[in-house]
Amino acid sequence: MRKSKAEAAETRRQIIDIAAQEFRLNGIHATGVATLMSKAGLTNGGFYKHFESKDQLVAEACSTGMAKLVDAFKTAAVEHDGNESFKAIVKRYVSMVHRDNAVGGCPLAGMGSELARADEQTRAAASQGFNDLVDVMAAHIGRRSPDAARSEAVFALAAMIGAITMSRIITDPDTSKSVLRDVTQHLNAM
Amino acid sequence: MRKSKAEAAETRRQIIDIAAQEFRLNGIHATGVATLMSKAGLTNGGFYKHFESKDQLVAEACSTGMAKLVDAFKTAAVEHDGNESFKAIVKRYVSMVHRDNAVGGCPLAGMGSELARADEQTRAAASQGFNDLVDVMAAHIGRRSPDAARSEAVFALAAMIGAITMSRIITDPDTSKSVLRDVTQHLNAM
DNA sequence: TGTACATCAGTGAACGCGCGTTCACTGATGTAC
DNA sequence: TGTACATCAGTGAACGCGCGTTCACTGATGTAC
Repeated sequence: MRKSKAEAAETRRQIIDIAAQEFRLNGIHATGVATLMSKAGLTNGGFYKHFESKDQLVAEACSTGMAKLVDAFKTAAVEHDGNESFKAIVKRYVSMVHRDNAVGGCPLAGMGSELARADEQTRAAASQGFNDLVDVMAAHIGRRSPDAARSEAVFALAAMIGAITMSRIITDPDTSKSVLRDVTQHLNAM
Repeated sequence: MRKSKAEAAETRRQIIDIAAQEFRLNGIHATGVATLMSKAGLTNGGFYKHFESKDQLVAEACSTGMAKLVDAFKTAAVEHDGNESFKAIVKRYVSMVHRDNAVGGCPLAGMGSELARADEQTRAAASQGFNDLVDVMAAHIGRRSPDAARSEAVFALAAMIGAITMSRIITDPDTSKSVLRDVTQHLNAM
């Protein structure tokens, strides 16, 4: 039954990826270890050959989820020049596509209130990701001082996270859309 | 064992209040019906004499939690005149006191990502609350058109919700504080 | 290079536990006469 | 106003279920000689 080191490492990576998706879609609490393992084509018992606890997986899933989002921000920015790159990031994030696809979306928006109650390790991973996102955005904001750019990026990102969270909660489709529109407009006008 | 109608109504109100607190503090999923009832000085079985299901309680707790926040916004606004009333709302919401007291705080910040996965009834209650908050804020934003004021209020509230959520996640105390500071500054400068 | 053995990835049943919900019961409240 | 009875708020045990975690086991991989 034993698998090679390479296979085991791949399995581990796969569990983390599936977890990152399920946690964002259904929530951390609502996603069980057995479900996760079965989605990875394994049985529940093997989980603890890869992770010390579910909490550890949560931290790692949060970490890789954030890293992928940071990359997506960089990609969105690179595809456009100077002034437009900030708008490109906002457009991608504050979108109906993002709202309707929590699976591959932002962990901070998908599991925000659960992360606030998570352990130190997980919150540290989320914090790191938040800072990285802010850095990428600040680099694409034209301001006299780097401090002013960073402060503005923090403000913008908070609004973006709040916008996606609210747009997912709001029942009326028009109101949900208008939240995304309003936030996008004000961020673009900054 | 039967209690009078007045007593029963009071019990019901108490269960909702306790639920509203616990859901914001520990999350909806993590708060059990039995725990809730025991905090209300009752046993679990009696729960279904007051509510059809836990989901129904979640919706009602969300509704009353939002209603109280709307009142708090109005109070904060009334205590200050004209231009300052908007700033007063922001100051109260985007504060370390709010960050550290989820129990009595904003349901949208305290259970945001869980609300996004809640049933129609609960999300409708949250939506109603969000709209009410926006209305109060818009009334205290000096803008040519009501539409512009409303759009600005939506943007501001999204940023406020995102700010509190992130400040609760972030591990480093200074960074957490600076998120609140940055968002407050930019909102005041609007 | 070939053999003997230790390692350990993965299995699947089992652990105790808390979940949301149901149910037969109790006895004070509310109501009909 | 007083009596007889129906109502129903609250009790507490029990339901099936899924949770995170543990464990003895299997057998291919990795390693030491």
